[in-house]
Amino acid sequence: MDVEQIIQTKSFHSLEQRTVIHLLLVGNRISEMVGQALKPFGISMQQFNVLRILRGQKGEPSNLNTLNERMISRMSNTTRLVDKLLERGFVSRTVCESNRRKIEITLTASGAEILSRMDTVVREVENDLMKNMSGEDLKTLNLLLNRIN
Amino acid sequence: MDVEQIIQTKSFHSLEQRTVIHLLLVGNRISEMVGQALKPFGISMQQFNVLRILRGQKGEPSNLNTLNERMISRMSNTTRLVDKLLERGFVSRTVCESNRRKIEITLTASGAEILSRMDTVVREVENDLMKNMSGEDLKTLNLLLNRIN
DNA sequence: GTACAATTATTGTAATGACAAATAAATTTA
DNA sequence: TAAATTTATTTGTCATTACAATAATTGTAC
Repeated sequence: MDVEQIIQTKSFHSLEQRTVIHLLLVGNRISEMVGQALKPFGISMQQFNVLRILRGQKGEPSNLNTLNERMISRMSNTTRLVDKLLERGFVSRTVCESNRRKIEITLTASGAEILSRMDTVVREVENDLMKNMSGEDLKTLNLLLNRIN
Repeated sequence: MDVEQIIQTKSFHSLEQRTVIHLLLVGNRISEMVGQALKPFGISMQQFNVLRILRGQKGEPSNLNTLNERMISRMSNTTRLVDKLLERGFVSRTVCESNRRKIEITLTASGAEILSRMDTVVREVENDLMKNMSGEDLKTLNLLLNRIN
């Protein structure tokens, strides 16, 4: 692997430091792979993420705040990110009746459709990235990741 | 933890998918923490990274290509990133004698100085992030990360 | 040596992200 | 109930990143 080589060229102060850098490199690697897979769709990873969150709502709308929390990204950008999805008709946006400060975002049929096509390719990437890991490995990895503050 | 909550609100298609998203969230979390720690120095994480790579060279210069490979970032940005470091006097830049296409970048004394001050705060962040992990946990985590393609 | 390809770095431009300030609606409080 | 505070979103601005095109140098084939 790419990351493995890079990690070997570095000298680390501690195992903690090595781990932190390793995690960052792996994160970058995943972003790169998934990003590439999404490119033919003209959708960024964050946009894809938002569409997936909306699908998870099963028809219920999300407001921007909720999207933002789940994305770990900045509100300011969430507005504009959703603008892009809106332009392409993948989501709809309405002012909340009961609280007009809130904006409700819902996945459209067209959004669901492109999302399901993207899912196929992204799953391939996910499986490919993890193809050397057993189910047990994956469970252990998730448990360990849970312990990070 | 932040990430733990987010991960719980999501429904996953597979353990592979869960792991990929978990890794991305953890990567973001780390970036955020380290980024915050570096903010008082007015240095971005990538800039910090480059300075660290240069220090690893022990006085030997690196060309942009090498920096680029170790950072997993785009060449175009490496040029401009180094420009910023140059402006602030943290690195020097000379054309390679033997191959004038190459640009050699070296850490200056001033760069080494700010780097050592940043190291202190970044190490604190690293240790804090990993404080619930035993040495054994960290080793296991690194081994598992090595298995990702 | 000249033509052509490959390597290394830079530049232009558009998209994305970070951060702070501004707006607008709702809620609390005095 | 007017004023202050909080909540939810938007906007402006600047830094960073991505992508494509270009320039300069070197290597190679003829």
